[in-house]
Formats: sequence, structure tokens, C-alpha cells
Amino acid sequence: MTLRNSLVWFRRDLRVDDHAALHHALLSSRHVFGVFVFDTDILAGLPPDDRRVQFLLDSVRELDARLRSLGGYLIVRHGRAAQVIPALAAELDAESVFANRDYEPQALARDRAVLETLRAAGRSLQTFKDQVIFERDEVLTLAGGPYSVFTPYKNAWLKRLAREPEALRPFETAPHAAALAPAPADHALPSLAALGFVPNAAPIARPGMSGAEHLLAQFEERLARYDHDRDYPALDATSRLSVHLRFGTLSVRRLVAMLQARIADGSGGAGAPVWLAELVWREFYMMILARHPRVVTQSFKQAFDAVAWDDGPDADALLAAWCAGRTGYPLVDAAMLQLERTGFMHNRLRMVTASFLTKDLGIDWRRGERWFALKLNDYELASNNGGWQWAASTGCDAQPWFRIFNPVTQSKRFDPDGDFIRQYLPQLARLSGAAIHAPWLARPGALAQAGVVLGMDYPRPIVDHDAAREKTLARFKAIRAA
DNA sequence: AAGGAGTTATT
DNA sequence: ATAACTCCT
Repeated sequence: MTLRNSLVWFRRDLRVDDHAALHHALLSSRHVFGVFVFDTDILAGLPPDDRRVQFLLDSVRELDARLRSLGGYLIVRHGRAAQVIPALAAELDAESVFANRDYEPQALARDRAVLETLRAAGRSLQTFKDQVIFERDEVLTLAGGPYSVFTPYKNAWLKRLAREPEALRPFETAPHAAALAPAPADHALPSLAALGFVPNAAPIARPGMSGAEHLLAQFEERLARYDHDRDYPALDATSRLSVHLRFGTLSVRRLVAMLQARIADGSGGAGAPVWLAELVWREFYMMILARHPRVVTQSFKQAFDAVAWDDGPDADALLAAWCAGRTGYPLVDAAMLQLERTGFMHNRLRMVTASFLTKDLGIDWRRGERWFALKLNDYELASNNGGWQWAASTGCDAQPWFRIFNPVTQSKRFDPDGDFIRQYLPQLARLSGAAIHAPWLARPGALAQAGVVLGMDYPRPIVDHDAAREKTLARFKAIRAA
């Protein structure tokens, strides 16, 4: 015990179990307080019914309840974290603030500001690795630099994990819970309304640690088939855990440990290593963002900053149609409607819609990325940016620019019977599996029989894919010539 | 320095 | 079958 009072600052790690900062605070302090701040700097830009705020509040409530069951509680504040945290540390006379590291540029700036203020008052901020298995400098090429291609990165990541199994050891908290400071008699949490938000009509299902547990248990049953089934949006075979990794209601160490065990005993089938690779992608893009923060606004490969994306009123209208799910390409539109109505989009469809915006509509990837940032429940700067730059062919390890997704081919291949399309475009539901991928090519009789009037019930395609493809090839060739 | 390889493609 | 480019070992 070296400290009297300490404060654990929860941010995107809304859980009790396997929590690095909480673990270290409990082991080193006599009295441990916890706090979550609804940061007005972040909330200011969000619509009043943003699903993520509700998810956060629900998860915060569960975190408080779990801490109380262990003898502690969670302080919840609403304000600018950079001011609230130092003020609260002073109020509690906490010598040190403990937090898990966050690697996004804005979070790093915030934490630097908090650190300075705390330091000026003779307090400290201690941060820990928790969000990832390996941080930006822990997986390097033989030359000692960062990777820019995924597969060699993944191989090095796996090698390091094999060498360092303790990277997965859980940070125990419950056994040390005696240090938690008990709740005062008047302890209460704010309501959604008090934060300035209203409920969303279609909230995110299953928030909090218990929600994560439930989804994980369900996914574990599907894991062995993940490698195959994940490509079919209608099967809903993906984990749906991304929002929980985003807000830390689940520990990534635990997921990787589970995968290792199931790879070792064979029960993970072909799915487990493939899903593990997805978790490595997450860290790959976090490493890329941490190493190259300019990718937030610029192409990873600087030559591609010269790409002349379309803009002006026509491009604006195309962008609006894409956002609204009115492009006339059913798979693209169904995907965009899934995003709008649920805040989720299947990963294959993220690729299809991103390719469509950049390669078929010729619109700057940053504009699509901004839309996803606004809408995605699981929005994460590093992954979203990496995915968009991959689709736009401007990123590290990007899709080669001459490989352009054909939205109809993708539709036939990955939604062969049109089941996913039908979920979101009921006006096309009576079209056959063959016609639903490209209604404008259907025989007039087939459309009439299905009760579809193109241009009325459903739009005609806003671009011709073959022509758009040629334009995109020329757009990219132009920067080589320059 | 040369060879192998690259998440998710296309016709 | 392709083979437009680049990275990593």
C-alpha cells in the first residue's frame, strides 16, 4: 500500500473483471474510488437520440451496480473531463488517478491536459495497457519499424503472443475489492434526460457486461463456422461484439484466451483462427493510427492525396442518395438502411458500400467515413479509417486500386437468395432470387408480377457500374501520370 | 536482391 | 487465368 486514496477513471473500459487500471489501483491504494465522465466535449456533436449514449448510460448503470455489489460504487459526472477529473481528484484527495490507455489522438490530447493539471496539484496520472494485447511499439519488423502490411504484422503478432503468454493473464479485481470506497447514502446516477438525450426508438440490444456475456455465449456456438458464414449478411453469423470492444464491456484478453483454448482443443474449427485475425486487424489499425495520426485526414499513401474525387452539387446528390439507401443497387441500399435503422452494418457490407461510394460514385472516402462515424454504434476511429482507406485504395495494405467491387456480383455471391435485401427492402420482396440483385435488368413481366414499378417503388440505378468503373480506373491512372 | 505474397476481385 | 503494384524477409 503506497497510496491513501486513488481514483479509477473509467472511459472505454466499462467493466469490473480483468481491468488493468482497477486492478493496479486496488493493489496500491487503501481507498479506491471510480468515476465515469459523460464528456460534454464528445457529447456536444451527437444527435439527441444517439444510440451510443444510451448504451453508455446503461453500461455505466451496470458498472455501478457491480461495483456496489463488491462494496464500492461509481461516481458519474457530466462535464469536460479535462476539468472534472482534476477537480474530483482534489475533492477526494486522491493522490493518483488510474486509467487504461486510449490511443486516439483526441484522447491522448485530453489525457495530456489532465496529466498536466493533476501534476500541478501534486497528483499523478497512471495509465495502463488494457485495450489491446500489443501496443504500437510491441510488434515491429525485423528492421525495428512498424508494419504496413497486415499479414506480416499478424504473423509477428502471433509469434509474440506465443512467446509471451502472460500477455493474456487477467487483471484480477474482485479478490482485492476490499479497497473499494463505499457509496455515500445519497448516491444516484443521472438520467438520460439529465444528460440532454432522449431514448432511441431502436436502441442497441444488450448493453453492459451482461449483454457482452450473452452475445459471447451465443457467438461461441457459431464460432467454428465463422470462417464460412461470416460472409453472408443474411446469416447474422458475426459476433456482434464490436460495440462491446469499443466500450470495453468485455476484455479483449479474455476473447483471445478463449480463442487460443479452442484452437488448441480443436473445438474452434476453421472459424477460430479467422476470428482471431479480426481481433489482430483491430490492433493493426490502432497501431497504424498511433504511428501515423495524419491518416485521420490524409491518405496513408500520400500519392493518393492527388486523387481528384468528384464534388459539387451532383456529387452531393449522389452522396445523399447513398446515405439514404436510394442508389438503386439493392444490396447497397439494404446495407445503408441497416445502418440507419440499427446502427450496425455487417462487415462485408461495409466493404461493399465503401467501395460503392468511392469507386462507383467517385466520392472522397472521408465523406463516407464521416457518415459511418455518425451512425455506427461500434464506431472506432482506427478501424473505420483503416477500412475506408482500404476500400478507397489509399491506405496501407489497401485493396489494389484496379480491383473494383462489382455491387451486383457481390450481391449474387453473398446474398444469393436475396434474403438480406428483403429484410430492408420489402418493396422488392416478391422479386425472385435472380432478379432482386439488379431489378433494372429484370424482365418487365417479372417486375409487374412482383408489384415493382422502377422509379416509383424503388429507384433506378443512380450510376452505371461499368461506366463508373472505367472512370475510376482513369481517375487513379491520372495520378500516376502526374 | 530476388522471390514470395497479398482479407476480402473480376471476367 | 489474371499479373495494373508494393512490402517484407
